[in-house]
Amino acid sequence: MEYCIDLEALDRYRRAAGHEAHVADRRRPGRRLAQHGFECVQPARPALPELREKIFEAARELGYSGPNPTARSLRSGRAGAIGVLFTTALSIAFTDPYAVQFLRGLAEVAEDNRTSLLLVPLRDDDEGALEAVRNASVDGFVVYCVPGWYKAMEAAWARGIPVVNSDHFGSLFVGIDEIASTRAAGEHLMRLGHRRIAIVADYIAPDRRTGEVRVPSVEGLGSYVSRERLTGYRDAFAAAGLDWSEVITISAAGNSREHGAAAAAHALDRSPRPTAVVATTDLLALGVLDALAARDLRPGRDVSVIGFDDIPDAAQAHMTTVRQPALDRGRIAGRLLLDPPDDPADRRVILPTELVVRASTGPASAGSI
Amino acid sequence: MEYCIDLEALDRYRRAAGHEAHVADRRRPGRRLAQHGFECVQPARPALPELREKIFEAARELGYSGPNPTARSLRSGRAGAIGVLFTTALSIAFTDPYAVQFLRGLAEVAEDNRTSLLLVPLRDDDEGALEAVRNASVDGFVVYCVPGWYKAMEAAWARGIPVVNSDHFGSLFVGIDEIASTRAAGEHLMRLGHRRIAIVADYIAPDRRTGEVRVPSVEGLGSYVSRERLTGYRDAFAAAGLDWSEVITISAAGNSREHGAAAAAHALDRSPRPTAVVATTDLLALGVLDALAARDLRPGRDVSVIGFDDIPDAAQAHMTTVRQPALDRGRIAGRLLLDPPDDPADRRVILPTELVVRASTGPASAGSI
DNA sequence: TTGAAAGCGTTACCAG
DNA sequence: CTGGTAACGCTTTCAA
Repeated sequence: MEYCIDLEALDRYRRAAGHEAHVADRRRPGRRLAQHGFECVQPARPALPELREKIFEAARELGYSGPNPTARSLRSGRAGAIGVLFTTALSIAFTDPYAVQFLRGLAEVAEDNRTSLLLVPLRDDDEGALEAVRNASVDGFVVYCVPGWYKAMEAAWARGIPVVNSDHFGSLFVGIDEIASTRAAGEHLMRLGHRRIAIVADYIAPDRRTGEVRVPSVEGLGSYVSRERLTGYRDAFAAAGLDWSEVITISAAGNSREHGAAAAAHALDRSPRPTAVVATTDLLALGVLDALAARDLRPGRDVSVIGFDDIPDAAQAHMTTVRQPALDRGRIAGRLLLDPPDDPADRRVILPTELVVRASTGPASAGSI
Repeated sequence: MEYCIDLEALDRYRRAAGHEAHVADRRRPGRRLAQHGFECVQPARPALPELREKIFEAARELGYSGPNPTARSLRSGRAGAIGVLFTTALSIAFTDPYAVQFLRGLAEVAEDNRTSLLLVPLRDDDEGALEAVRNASVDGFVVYCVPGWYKAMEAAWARGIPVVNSDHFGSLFVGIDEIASTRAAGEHLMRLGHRRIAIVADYIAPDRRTGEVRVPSVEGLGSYVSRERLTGYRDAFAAAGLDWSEVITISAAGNSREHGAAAAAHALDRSPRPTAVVATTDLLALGVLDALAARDLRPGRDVSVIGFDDIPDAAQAHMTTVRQPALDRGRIAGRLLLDPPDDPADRRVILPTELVVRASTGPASAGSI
């Protein structure tokens, strides 16, 4: 069992204790002096191993447990933590491999900068969440998929500390060209001749229900991710002469495989059945594949499916999707937060994406009804 | 867009600003006074809506962004955060459904007590990790599967704040009777007539490698979980006359499905093949099932498999396992930490477990070589 | 090189 | 009931 002594901190303490011993007489006479009284300790400089041990022992016995992190933070103005804001329940947030990758990149950069991550779940956008945001001892926030209308976002801005977003709110931003990404996916569908198309997305119904929902104005959607990704598809379809009103939009109650499958049912059980069902995330799209399997429909032949993210399971399921660099997104979010660039142009980072075509998409004519 | 004003905080600020206006003359003449100067603000008590708005406006314009959480923490002695110590990389930690459930329970209790979670990953047990532990502004630590020999654990104890463990270090403890749990599983195997048995566990080889390893003294293992669970199996086997030296122990490089499969290979490719392969976690055991599938071996007929935890995938795989209440474990860890009981007896909570027998275990004679 | 003191921004306490 | 002051424990600066 090897003890590790922070001599520097002990030295600081020795000086502080000495100081207090001196000022104690006019503040709380005697108390501190009796409690600590570090005068007997030798200067730490010659640092023989036995002396280290001795100092360590003394410090422990006197009840000193190292420099107080809170006081250090207050004085130095550095909290040493990044707040991570997210809406979904913890169990769901960490079910999404994309989210985990993002967090991993963020944690990596945080660790390199001697910074921890403070989880701030915004289950409901209520007073408790606002309080959590206001009370978080952090140097900044990284916002992970929180719609801009949340009052908690307002509270985060009000803190006057850096906030890194993945949507267009705020001055620090790391993301991708969502519209161009899904436009490429939409063009892929158009080239394959699809015309009856359903889109599964979350946060497009105000009440988070599962089911078909009319989205007359894509621009009006409050969720940045759903809005942009639907816009890309809409533009690609429009360029090929397919009007948005002909596209079936289905709300998923949340970003999970199960919700994706439930939402897909509303598309697949229609007649005529859509020849393609696309989703705004891979997790939802994997649910669509589950729904296909439950109906003995073949992906890419009977129904084409496209996801978004390119999580490992997507490759395993031979699913066509848009690949985005999740790890890098997390890393860059961390760097932007810890060291915000002066040039406004550098404060918004757009990362490249790539359409990965696999077996889940095929010509519309193949197995359609 | 509705603003939410924390009148109480603003009132505190008004008083603080007023205070500073008074003391400014002897500290930094004029500066603070000019910067804030809150004298014009009416008392907040009559609180007409317009007045709220006015105060809010004034505060924003003066650059006041709400009470400083760090200062509040220093003064109140409450950090408002629980540190979560874990060894594995973030991506792996959140791959384990058991870990996620545990965290969810913890987060639930934390949220109810207006407390956040600070993630403190201990990737290596190096100086950086020690620094992270020492610098964490937290009211206590919850230790999630960190072996007791870690220097970071030493640093956590030295902090002098509550530390909740799932092993026997420390005064606050929430866990299960690990030995009795696996003893029940071992007795189940004995009843089924198994005699050639392999055990897959992590943290049983000092170098974290995958492969067979001799464990002459189970008591000497540093990892609490592996030590206890192996002890339970050993005792059950011994009671049935099966000596520990005849049992094959295989080290897995980490707690993941892939590592479990890799470790299982070292058991399944032996001749004679073991009739049962048990693992210390469900994740490892699922890997064992993967390894069986890769060799066209039938679980419960050719080879019996037992896991531990009873995560959802275990039920789906019809796997025999020991069920433990992950969510409750997290909840109780949170409660113990935030409100440590005075009675030492109440500071150690043992939760019940249950052997869940499914199709992955069967008589040894059935399909053995 | 060593030591004293100011102040970070809050809350709690104690006079008036 | 209001308002002024001390103190939380550290770091930094300034003086000896």
